[in-house]
Amino acid sequence: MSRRMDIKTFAEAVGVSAATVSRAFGGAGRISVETRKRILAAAEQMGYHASFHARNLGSRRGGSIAFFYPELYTDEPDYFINEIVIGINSTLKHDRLFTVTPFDEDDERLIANAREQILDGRVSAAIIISGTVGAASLISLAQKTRIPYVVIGKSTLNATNTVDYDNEYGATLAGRYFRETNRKHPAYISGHLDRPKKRGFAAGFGVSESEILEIRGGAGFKYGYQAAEMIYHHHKETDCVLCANDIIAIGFIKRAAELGLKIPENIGVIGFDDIAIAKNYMPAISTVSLHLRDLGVSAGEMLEAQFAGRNIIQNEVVRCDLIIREST
Amino acid sequence: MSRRMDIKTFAEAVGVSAATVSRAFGGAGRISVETRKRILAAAEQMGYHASFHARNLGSRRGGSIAFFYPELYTDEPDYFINEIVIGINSTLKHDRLFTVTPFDEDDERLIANAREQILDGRVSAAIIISGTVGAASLISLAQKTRIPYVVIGKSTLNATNTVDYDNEYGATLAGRYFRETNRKHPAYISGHLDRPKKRGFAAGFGVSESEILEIRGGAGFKYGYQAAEMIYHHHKETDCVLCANDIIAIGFIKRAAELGLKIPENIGVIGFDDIAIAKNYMPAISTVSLHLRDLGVSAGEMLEAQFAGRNIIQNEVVRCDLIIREST
DNA sequence: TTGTAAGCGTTATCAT
DNA sequence: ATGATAACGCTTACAA
Repeated sequence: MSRRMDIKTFAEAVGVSAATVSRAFGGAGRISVETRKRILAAAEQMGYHASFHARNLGSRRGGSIAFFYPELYTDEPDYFINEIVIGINSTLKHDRLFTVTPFDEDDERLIANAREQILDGRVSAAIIISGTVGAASLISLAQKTRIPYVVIGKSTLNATNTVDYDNEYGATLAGRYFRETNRKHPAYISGHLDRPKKRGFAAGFGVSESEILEIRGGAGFKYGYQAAEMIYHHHKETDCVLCANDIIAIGFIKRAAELGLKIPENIGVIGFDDIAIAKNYMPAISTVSLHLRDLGVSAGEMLEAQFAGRNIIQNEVVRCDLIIREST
Repeated sequence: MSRRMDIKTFAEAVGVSAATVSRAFGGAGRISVETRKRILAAAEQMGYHASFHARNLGSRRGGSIAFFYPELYTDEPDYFINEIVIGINSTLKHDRLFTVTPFDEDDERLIANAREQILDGRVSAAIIISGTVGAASLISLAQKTRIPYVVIGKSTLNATNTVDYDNEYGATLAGRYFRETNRKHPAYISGHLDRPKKRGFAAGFGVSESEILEIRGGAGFKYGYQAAEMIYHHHKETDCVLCANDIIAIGFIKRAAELGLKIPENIGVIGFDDIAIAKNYMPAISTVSLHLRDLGVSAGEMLEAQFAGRNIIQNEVVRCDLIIREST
């Protein structure tokens, strides 16, 4: 196998022209059922495979679908993203190549690389997680180059084709629940980019934002640990906590338990996202479900709709629910 | 932006030939520092980007690095794979496109799609998780097409460039530990493709394989649940369990606790893989660490070595350790 | 229905 | 160091 067989020599071997071979593969051009069958069989038998790059270059389209997401955790799996990917994957037609590319806010090269993928024609459609500067840059690039795209989350760039989730409302549910179950001293452990959660939490609890104890965290178990220690040592009165995501909640619960705090008796905790582990944790974690997979599914469908020409300019908001389990 | 600018019109605008422009980008050809700088600046300013497909076609190389893995969980994140991906990603040079593609053993189309990616030249190097028929097919394809590749796991195809992990030894450690801590009635909850684990477990415990109660499971929390119920109802004497992966262990512990079994007092449980959640679970899960990230790192390095021409034909075995935490 | 020939946008070869 | 020009392997009018 010194060199790949090209269409010409293959066509010759079969006894047809290159054009006919091309037609046999592309569903388009008119060709007799019989010749097509003959060519396909011969290709199978002789091991002919059209070159991906040549095919794309010749047809001046093609290219894969990319999922761009901000790399928040550099050193840990991103469970949030994973759930969304599952949803997207289950929707997209499997004959399309699907790539997932992180863009790091702090790494110029990564974001440049993501942009380049669109600019050089390798990516012909995109799903983009919004909320960062990098994302904004990619969205406006997608608009400029006129490729089909859908944004997950809010977009300031008056993007069409948006699948959004309502963090603030979800947090309101959490706040309300804590108030109704007679908790008195709320705390909020923040992650990245989620001011709306705090706002909703305060509203639901019926207080102003400034009355909520906020502990700044970030993505990762360890921030939950730190928050638990902070509360144990300096904010004993705290009796309920909303965590910006389930991973933080797990870290919090774990450390709190080690310190002798009882969950949910002493402190009720609610997480965010409802990743797979949440309901399998001990205690099972109460959480605001963003229905991440549905989010992925919607995004995928919205993209397919654009491919199909039905370029309906719509924005969708996936509902979110409070799921009460054992940690509250 | 009706159409992308091509190299010819760009070259004209800058006042050089297309060939010179090409040289300015490719690090190769000899070109004066000055012209290169001028061209690069102009490209930046005019927004010229070479077409990915044309570039690859012209240079008769290119293509991305693919990570092929068997899709075991169709409906859940695969934590095992995620950890490996993190390792690979941290190693690979970021200017190479890295795609991750599942091939499903039960879905002809998915595996055909994976093969096609290699055959049509889109993928020019691969990292393949071994252990399934699909994997074997991909490995032999990689060999036939002579692309650089590395296999993670054991390969029957006398593959070179293998990064292996020693499941059997890890399980031996687990068996031995249970014996030394005076457990008497071992059970093994299997996942996929891991007969060696059972063998090692029996050896470590000092009994024959047939003396180990085996409960057939699979990937996913629910198999852990089912196993716990099975043991609770039909195998009361069981006092220690090795689970084929951490997810199963979590499911097992969760359900066992619900049934009133105390972990580790009544039953000691050891998981496999040491995924991120293992040490953050309550109780923290004792597990056989496969050092998944190191595995990914090694695989990435081995591939880079092949690119660099140092095609050292070597096989590596990443050590594995038993990590004792709270579930034993 | 099939063949001929002109692109597609690069890189590589060979001059200069 | 730079410019012409021929590949690269396919698709797609345009003819037949």
